[in-house]
Amino acid sequence: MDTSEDEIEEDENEWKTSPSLQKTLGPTPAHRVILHFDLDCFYAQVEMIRNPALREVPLGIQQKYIIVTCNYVAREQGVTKLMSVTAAKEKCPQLVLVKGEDLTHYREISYKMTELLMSYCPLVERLGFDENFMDISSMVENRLAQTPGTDAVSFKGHVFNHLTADVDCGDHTRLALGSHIAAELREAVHSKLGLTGCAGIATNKLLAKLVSGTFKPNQQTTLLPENISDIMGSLSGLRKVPGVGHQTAKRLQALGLVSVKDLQLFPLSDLVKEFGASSAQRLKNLSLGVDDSPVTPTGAPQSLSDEDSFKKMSSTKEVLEKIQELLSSLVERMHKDGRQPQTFRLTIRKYSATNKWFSRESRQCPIPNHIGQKICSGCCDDAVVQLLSLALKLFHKMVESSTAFHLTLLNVCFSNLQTREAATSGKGSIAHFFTHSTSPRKTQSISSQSQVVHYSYFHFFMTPGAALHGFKRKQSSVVAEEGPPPPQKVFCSTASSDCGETNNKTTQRLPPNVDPEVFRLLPEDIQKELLSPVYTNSLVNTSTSSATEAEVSHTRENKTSLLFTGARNIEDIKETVDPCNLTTVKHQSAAGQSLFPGDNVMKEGRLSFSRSSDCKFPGNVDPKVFSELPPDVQAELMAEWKQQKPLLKDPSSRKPGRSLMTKDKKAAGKSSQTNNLFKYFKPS
DNA sequence: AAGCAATAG
DNA sequence: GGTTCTATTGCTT
Repeated sequence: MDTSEDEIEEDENEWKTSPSLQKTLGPTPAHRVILHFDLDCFYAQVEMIRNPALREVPLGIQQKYIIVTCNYVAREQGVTKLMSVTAAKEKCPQLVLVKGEDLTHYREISYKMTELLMSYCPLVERLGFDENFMDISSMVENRLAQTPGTDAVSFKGHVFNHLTADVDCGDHTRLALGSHIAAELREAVHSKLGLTGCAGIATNKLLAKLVSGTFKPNQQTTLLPENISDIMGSLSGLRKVPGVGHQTAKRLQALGLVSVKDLQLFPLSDLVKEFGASSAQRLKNLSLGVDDSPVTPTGAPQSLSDEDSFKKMSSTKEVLEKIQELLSSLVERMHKDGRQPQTFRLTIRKYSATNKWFSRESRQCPIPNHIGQKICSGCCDDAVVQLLSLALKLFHKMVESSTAFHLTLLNVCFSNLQTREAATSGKGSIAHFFTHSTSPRKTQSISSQSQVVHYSYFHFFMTPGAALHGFKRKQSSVVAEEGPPPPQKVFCSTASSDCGETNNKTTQRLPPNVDPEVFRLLPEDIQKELLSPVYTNSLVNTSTSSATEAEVSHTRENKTSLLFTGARNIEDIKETVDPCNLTTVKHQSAAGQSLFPGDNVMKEGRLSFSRSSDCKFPGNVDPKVFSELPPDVQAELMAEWKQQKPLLKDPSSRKPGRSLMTKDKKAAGKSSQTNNLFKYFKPS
């Protein structure tokens, strides 16, 4: 293994400790150094860690009837990715199979990997579960500034096409330093997570990705600028260019283009006719090894989904049971994440003779707040039941259940994930937030260093320490954290008979939002739960007041007042306190109002926090500028960052004269998100 | 905002 | 090119 003996720990936080630099760089050419990490047969590695005995044997990871990946022992015997199980068994009768449909462990370890990389440098972008890009330009600059002489720095690992023991024509110091960093990071990943993988070091993402695969497994390769055309030319076809998928390849082929060289030489103007200006230029650039796209920190996922495929499903009952199964695990995942999903999507795949297999169809809808809150607060079974009802409606938009149907896949998805400001111990910290007001979303490489940088301040309700140590943050708060079991549960189990219900007629007992069709098909225990008074009284449009409801509200009063002492404002209360009963929440809001007549101050404090939603980081931020910030600020920014989605900035929205309050309200609906990435790590 | 296509691992 | 189980981005309406 070609890793360095250096202890990377010594360089830990290197990206934070910026020397005096950069401002002096002026219009220097882009000195980006980009790493691409690619773990070796990731799923198989995870299974071999869980069961070391598997290292010795040919191992395949099976999903349905497909081997999705396999270890190198199996590869030596001819097993390949995406081979059918039968074919794989023929090739390799001793092949050991592990089921891999449940991605939970892979996902967790995948995020640990990303998190580990982020602890060295914040600019980490995930690509699938097993690959990460890093922009290590800042780290390299730091080392450069600390490097004594102008002596040539040697490379760690391979150098692509470095056939000649070349003279140093050109300055490769940065890439050489990059190769050292890559070696150290690979060693860190190996020692801390037990994972091996490849790294590619180059001047952009495209090249880093391409070069990382040139020596496998568990090796690294650096690409020098003078070898760019070599590596592009070495690709066996256009399809090998990242960004050129099947469809694009077909369209290119229709133009007579099959090799990378063909595309390099093809007139841009002709390409524009087929693809439009922007795609054409992008494709052309890719063929030349040009890629200005920034490493955009990925952060926490923007959607969570669960799906299952099968040979045939043709009854509504089966469909509902499957959806329920999928929802159960999805809701649980969502609950652990802590954010509240705002939209729900159901997708199906219909079998049809004409369109033999593919084609997915989906329908989505907003998630009513009370359901979202149940997810967050842990009333997961309740949430599942109500989501099931939503799902059935969506299903009927796609399938006429009166006529025959044949489904081969179901998928449920939560998106538009919103954080709630967890007023954890009331310790808000302030993140210094800055954006380039002038920067569109162009390149970060050539970007003129003279751009004006605006700094603004945001309240940030997160304890950086907790986040940085990988603790799972409970966004839903005080009640969930230190209270007794969720009230809904309590009531479900205790108040199973009547609590002074007025509408207890057996035919009328179903809660308003539960579709009778759904109900009929539900498991018995769920049905029973649904029939408990809490449900029949508390679901959505309850205009009727009931004893149960009053009781619920009442028992919550004490907690409510406790909460007020720690909560920042009414909105927080609404969100953190009781999730299970809408009317209860209303009570509390009202109470809050009276308790905090002067909560405008509070609101303003929170306002600035929510404003973070229109600050995007990655594209706009010069890593060098970033590296000059104080470490603690950087840490908070990173955390915030991870949650941000690029929003186009409306310059007028920055006008000082504008009401912060209205903005807050807008932004609050949007995506003021706090860090969740760390949730994917088990508390250590 | 909804739905889909394309791309990716 | 699809098979699996995800996830993201961008186009179109």
